Amino acid sequence: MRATHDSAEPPLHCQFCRNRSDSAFHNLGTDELDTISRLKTCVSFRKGQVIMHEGARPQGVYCIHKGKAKLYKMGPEGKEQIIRFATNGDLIGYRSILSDEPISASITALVDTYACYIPKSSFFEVIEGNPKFSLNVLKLSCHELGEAGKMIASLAQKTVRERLAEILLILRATFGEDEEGFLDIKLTREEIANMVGTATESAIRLLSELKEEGRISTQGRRIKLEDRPGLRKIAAVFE
Amino acid sequence: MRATHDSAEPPLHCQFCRNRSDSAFHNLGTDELDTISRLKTCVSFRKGQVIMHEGARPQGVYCIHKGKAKLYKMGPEGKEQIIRFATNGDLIGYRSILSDEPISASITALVDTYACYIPKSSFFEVIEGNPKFSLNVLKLSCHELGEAGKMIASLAQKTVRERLAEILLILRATFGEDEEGFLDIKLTREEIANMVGTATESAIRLLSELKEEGRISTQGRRIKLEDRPGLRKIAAVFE
DNA sequence: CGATTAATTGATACTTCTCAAATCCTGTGG
DNA sequence: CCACAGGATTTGAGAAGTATCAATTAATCG
Repeated sequence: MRATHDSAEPPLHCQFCRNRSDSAFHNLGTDELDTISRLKTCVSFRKGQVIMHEGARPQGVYCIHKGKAKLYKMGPEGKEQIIRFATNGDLIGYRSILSDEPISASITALVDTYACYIPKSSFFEVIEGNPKFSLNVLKLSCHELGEAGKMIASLAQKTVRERLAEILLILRATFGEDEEGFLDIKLTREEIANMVGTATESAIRLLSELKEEGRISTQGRRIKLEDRPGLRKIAAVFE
Repeated sequence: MRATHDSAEPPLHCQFCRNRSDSAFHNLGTDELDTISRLKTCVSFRKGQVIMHEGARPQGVYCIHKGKAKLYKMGPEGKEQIIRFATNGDLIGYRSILSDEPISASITALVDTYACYIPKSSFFEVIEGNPKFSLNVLKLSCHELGEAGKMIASLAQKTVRERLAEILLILRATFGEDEEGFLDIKLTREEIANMVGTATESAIRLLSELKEEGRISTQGRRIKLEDRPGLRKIAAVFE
């Protein structure tokens, strides 16, 4: 079956991947990219499909070529807590493999997603044989550790309203906007609530509040940030 | 000035450090340890002294030889959010250096603390020249990333009571118990609240509740876990 | 286009925070 | 070593913020 959008599928060789410059592979040499290109395989996931399952032992990592996914942990009554999102160029599954622990968060595709799969053994081979790549991944995980710290402080100290504003800004930074200025990601109200860490109804009420204040506008699941400075002010209680 | 407790001060050579086996330096060769030993210097911090300051650019990392410290972010009205603790053998400051970002959390000594300081340049030298060490640090940061994820889910989904029980168990896992069975760490109620992410009064109230239920007992700032299975049951709503 | 799921709103209950006041304890200096 | 000042702990009362439950309307997807 032929893909509808050619650009959705990754090239055979990583060297020609358009995500390379913002990925962990950005400063590798041709020979190193050769190795990875030979080892990787391409996979695709339908919207809603689970890419990795919390508690499992992954056999490799994915580098997202084109798509969007959520990483989340399951709570007591099946309530998801979204930890972060991943999109083009992002590496997922590496945490579990490197720390040799079960997967700490399930990953589900939010839209049809194309990715490159690098088997565990190959990933280690490249990590161990290539200090530069290893350092890239190290930087990446240290950066994410910082983001996680911010999220911890937010959850502990900010109100739901403040966190909601923050999340909206994070969504924009992560996924950008479409031609019409809407956030380029469609989430259900429940998913927004699961990222903010609140009840769906609370998220809805506060979204309505922000709408009334003219800081955002919505059109079904599409959200447009109308007053980013205002949102930033609400969100940036500290930091 | 001569130290009161000789064992508090690290040895001149890392090879003889008693923390080595549980640190990121655990599987390094003699020559590699030589390098680090030559580059490191010993420092000490009094109880309450700030080791690193949020927002600053660290010039090196510390490996704690003997002591206890808290890592925390400052909230709006000066409320601290404790992200994690560090003790013997733990590496601190590495996240900021590796991700090339300002320090994300201040670090303050909870007791008199002795540490080895490794300047940034030396740290990079060892990281870059030694894949094994690099991988150790990578594993470390991936492990901490997993812990941070757990904390995010806890903060978002558990009640204060559940989180308090969880924190008590974490404190025990991190610092252990003294001869009398008390947690081997003395924190103010405020610090406990700052870890749980709640108001000091709430933490106090819930500690009293746990006391009445016979799950813990206290003696000033000393806390003894009397019923760990019970605490685990309260804490482990999910996971 | 119809069935199902999601979003919205209202009412109410519960959790947690804040403020205040009364001990208690800790660390310090004499 | 002891007394004391000042901070820490504790408890109560009331306010605020969120969650839950229920019912209605809107949107989405086959």
